[in-house]
Amino acid sequence: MKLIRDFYQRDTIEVAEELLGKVLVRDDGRQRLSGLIIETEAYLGLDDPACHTFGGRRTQRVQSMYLPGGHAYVYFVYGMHYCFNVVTTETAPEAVLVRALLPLEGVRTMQNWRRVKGDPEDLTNGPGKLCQALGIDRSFDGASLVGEQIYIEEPSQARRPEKLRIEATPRVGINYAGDAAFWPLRFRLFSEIPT
DNA sequence: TGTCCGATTGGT
DNA sequence: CCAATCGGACAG
Repeated sequence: MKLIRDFYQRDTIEVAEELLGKVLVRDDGRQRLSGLIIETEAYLGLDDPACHTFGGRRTQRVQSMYLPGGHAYVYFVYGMHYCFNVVTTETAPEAVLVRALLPLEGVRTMQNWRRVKGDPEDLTNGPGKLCQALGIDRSFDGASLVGEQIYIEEPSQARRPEKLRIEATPRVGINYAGDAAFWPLRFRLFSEIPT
C-alpha cells in the first residue's frame, strides 16, 4: 500500500520516525527498485540552523521544500552527490532526509548504477549512495510522492517487525549549525529485519 | 562576477 | 586523515 498524502502532512519528527520500516520505491515503468528505510533525519525549517530553509531562505534550490508535504526535495552536494528528502507538514518548509536503505528489489540494477559488487548493504547505506543506486537525481526534485515514479509504501507483512526499535542521535555533517548539531533528530532502526 | 563551502564518499 | 568536484549562497 502506497502511503497517502496525509501521512506526509504531519509533524516532521513524527514522519521521520514513522518512515523507518517503510519501503522507498523507484519505478521507471520497466522495473521496481526498492529498499527498506532504516535511517532518516528531520530538518525543521525556519528555526533549524541546519536546515536549508533556516531563517526563511527561499532560493531556487529549496523551492520544493515549500511545496505541501508529500513531495520530494532532491539537492546536489559536494559537486557529485544527490540527497533525497521527503517534504513534510502542510505548508512549513520542513523535510526528512532519507539516509539509508536495506536493498530489496532490483539489487542487480543497483549494483550496475553503483558500480560496486559485494555486500548489498554497501549499495544504499548513505544518502548519496542510495540516490545513485536508485537513479535519483535533480530531475526528481519537486516530484509527487503519491505519483507513479517514486513513492513510499508499507512493507510486506513478512518484513514488518513486531515492534520497531528506534534510536535517536545527533545528525551528521552539520557541525556548522551550533547547538542544533546536538539535537537528536537522526533516527535509526536497529531491529532485526528478515530479508 | 568572485569566493567560500557543503545534510558525502572512497581511498590512504 | 584527505582529496574529489561543482552548484549554490552571499558578498561586493
